[in-house]
Amino acid sequence: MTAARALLDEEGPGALTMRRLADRLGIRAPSLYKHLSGKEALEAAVISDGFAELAEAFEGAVAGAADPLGALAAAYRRFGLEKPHLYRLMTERPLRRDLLASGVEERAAAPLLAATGRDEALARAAWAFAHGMTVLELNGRFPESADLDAAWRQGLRGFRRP
Amino acid sequence: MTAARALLDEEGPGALTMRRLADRLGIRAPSLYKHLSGKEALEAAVISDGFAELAEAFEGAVAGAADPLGALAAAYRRFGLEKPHLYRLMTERPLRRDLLASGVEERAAAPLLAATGRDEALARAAWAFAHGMTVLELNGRFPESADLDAAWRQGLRGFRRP
DNA sequence: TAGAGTGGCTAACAGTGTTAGCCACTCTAG
DNA sequence: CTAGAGTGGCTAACACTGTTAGCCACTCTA
Repeated sequence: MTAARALLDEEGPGALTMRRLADRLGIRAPSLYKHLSGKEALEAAVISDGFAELAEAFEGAVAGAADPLGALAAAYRRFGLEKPHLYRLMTERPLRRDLLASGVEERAAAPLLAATGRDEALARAAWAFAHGMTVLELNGRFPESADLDAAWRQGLRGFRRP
Repeated sequence: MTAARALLDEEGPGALTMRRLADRLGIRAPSLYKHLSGKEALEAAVISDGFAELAEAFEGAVAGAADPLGALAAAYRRFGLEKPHLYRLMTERPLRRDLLASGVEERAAAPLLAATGRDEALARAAWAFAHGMTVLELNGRFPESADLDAAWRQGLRGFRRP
C-alpha cells in the first residue's frame, strides 16, 4: 500500500481514489476489491502505517531527552507539518478501529502517557493542545504573523508542572 | 440558507448536497447556481452563520461570568457537541475567508482575546486546547471511560495563571 | 411595446465508490 | 495427468457527486 501513501503525500486526499490507485498499480479499479474490502479499508491501512511512523517519531524523540514533553510536542508538530495529508487522514474523522492494525494506536500513545507520569487527564489535555495547535496551523487558522512558537511554549508551560 | 443548515444538522455533511438542497427547496439542482456560485459558497454561507452563532454563545457566556475563560471553554465544548456537523464544517478545512461574511470570524474570536487580557499567545494556546478537546471528543478518540471533565480542568489550570 | 434581467428547466459531462459477472491462470487432490 | 478450486485480472454498469450549456417563460423598465 505504498502506492496509496505516495498518492496521498504527493497530491493530497483528493487524489487518493480507487481509480487513481489502480492506475498507479497498472490495474483497473474493480480489481482492487480482490485485495481490499473498500476505500475505508484502504484508508485504514494507510492510517495504520501512519500510526507506526508516529510511534517511531515519538520513541526517537523521548530517547534521552531532558524534557520529554517538549520533545514529544516538537515531534508531533513536525509530523503534522511534514505529512499534512497523512496527519489529516489520521485525525480528521472517527477512527475505524476495527480496520486498524492492532496495537498501533496504543503504541503511539504510550510515550506521551509515560512523559506525563501516567497522569491520564494530563496526557489527554496535552494531546488535545498539541493536536489543536497542529491542525489549526495546518488549516491556516492562525494569522500569518502569529508567533506560534510562543503559543506552543505558553501551552506547554501549563502541562509541565502538575 | 436555513434549508442547507437543516440538511446539515439533521443528516450530516454527506447529505449537504446540491441535489438534496434543491429537493428541499422544490427546485432542480442547476437552478441553485442562479443564487450561489457553487458548493463552496454554500458552505461558506453556512459557516458564516455558524460563526455568528458561536459569537453569540461566547458573548452570552462571558456576560457577568466570574471565570470568563472557564465559561468560554464550557460554551465552546457545548457548541461542538450540540452542533457537531456544523462545528466540523467550520473547523475541519482551511477557511475560505474570501467567501465568508465579513467580520464574523473576528467577532467570534473577540471574547477569548478579552478573557486572556489580550495575550495573543495565551489566547491561541487556549483556543487550540479547546478545539483539540472538542474535536477529539467528537471523533471518539478518547476512550469511552475517559474523564473528560478532568482533562478540561487540567488543561484550563495551565491557562488561567499567566 | 421592445429589451433586459431573473430564475426556472432538461440534458449532459466527468468524476466518485462499488457490484455483477465473466474469464484465464495456477495449484492441488485424486 | 487430469479435474476442480481458488486467485486475480477484466468490462459493463449503477447510483451518486458538482457543474456547465443552452433553452424558455416571466416580469420590470425604458
